[in-house]
Amino acid sequence: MAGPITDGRLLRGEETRRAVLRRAVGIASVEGLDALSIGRLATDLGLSKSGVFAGFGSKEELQLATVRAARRIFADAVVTPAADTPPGLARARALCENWLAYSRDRVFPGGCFFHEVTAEFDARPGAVRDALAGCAREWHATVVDALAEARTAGALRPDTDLGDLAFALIAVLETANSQAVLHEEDVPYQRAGRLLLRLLRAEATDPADRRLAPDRA
Amino acid sequence: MAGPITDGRLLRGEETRRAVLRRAVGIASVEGLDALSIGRLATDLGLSKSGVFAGFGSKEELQLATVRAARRIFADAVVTPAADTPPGLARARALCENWLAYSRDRVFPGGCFFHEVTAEFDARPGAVRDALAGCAREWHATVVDALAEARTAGALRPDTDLGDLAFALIAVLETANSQAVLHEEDVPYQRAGRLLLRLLRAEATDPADRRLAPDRA
DNA sequence: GAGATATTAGCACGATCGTTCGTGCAGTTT
DNA sequence: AAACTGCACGAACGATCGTGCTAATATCTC
Repeated sequence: MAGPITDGRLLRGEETRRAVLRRAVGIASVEGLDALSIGRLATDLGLSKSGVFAGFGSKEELQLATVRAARRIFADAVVTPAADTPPGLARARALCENWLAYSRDRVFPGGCFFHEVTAEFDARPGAVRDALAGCAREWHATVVDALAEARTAGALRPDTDLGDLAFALIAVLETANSQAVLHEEDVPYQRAGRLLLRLLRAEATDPADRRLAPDRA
Repeated sequence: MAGPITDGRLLRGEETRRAVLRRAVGIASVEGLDALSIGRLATDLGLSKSGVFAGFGSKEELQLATVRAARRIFADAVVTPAADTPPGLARARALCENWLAYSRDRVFPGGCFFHEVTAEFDARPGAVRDALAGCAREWHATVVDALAEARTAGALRPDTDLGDLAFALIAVLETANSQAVLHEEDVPYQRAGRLLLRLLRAEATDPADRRLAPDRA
């Protein structure tokens, strides 16, 4: 039955772990998972080094927990809100818009957490790389699923290559984040907004589809 | 006058610096510029730590020299060979094809050096970030210039937004590299090849332009 | 040849890294 | 109240980090 934990000791342990991870995702989004040092986290949070260490057991486990925490934050900011939008083309567009806002609003201080960290680990075998690859596949599948619903509903051309289209959309999003962070300017987000619509319109059965109209406040 | 250096002492110094940088760009493309440690480079190359250090004067100068070395390797692999192709649309396509080959052939063992390292430093102010931002602008301008020549020659529609088009092309290239390295598969490169042609064709005055034909051996 | 100059080696420094260990304290269970 | 559980602390470990010194070793100038 052990639903919610009531043991005060475990509760406090989880609370400090959450505090550590809140800080960890911020640091990692700016400087990477390697720059996550246990001593630094301890100092920043007013804890002891061994206290932080004990909560995770190893550096790699801390890194993996940080990835999981970031995954949840990403899902809450981008994927979950899109569920309010009806399935299909409109939801696909909502995913893209949410993603741009997620990057632009710096949900993570260094821009997209996964852009930073995946580039860091993509060529290094190990558990961290595997976890990040899983997140990437998951996000890719989320976009493909939304596009598939749109195609089934007849909003996208039947011969649309969903994998290619999702790839293109993600490419535009990721590059907007990268350039915006690097050059500290807003232009990349504007380019991305235009290009996303073009990509979707090019595959839409009705290019004037209301579900592709730019947001007008 | 002082054209080529003849002083044997300086020559030997530059030679070891080159050896260090050759190793450094490889390490950095896989693990990042932070993972570049002076002691590790010394051990790998059979040199003394202070010997390596003396060649650069500081860790940051080593990082900057590594970026400059990578920039030259990139230019030699991607930009310079494209000069053999006539200016305009064909050259723009050559730049993209060369870039894909540069990533696919692992000119740097970790894939695109700049993808790895820019993600690492894009949110950290400093000389390294500035140098990387310069490289990014340079590459972006190279693509825009090629597209501008194509438009001037009438191969692209007059109302083409060159900045947006260059952004889209670069987005496709960068994402192909990222996904191919992360998942260790070839599919992203195939997607990229198709998408690059689609993007260019959509803006071309003659979509059947010979200069946009896929390479057929 | 001698003397100047530039590269490399050897050694030591303070700092920080991840990790281990023993201890004390807060909360739970009996 | 006693016994037990789990978190956090402080101290210490070996290793490695970047960075200074000094001395030895090449190479050039004269």
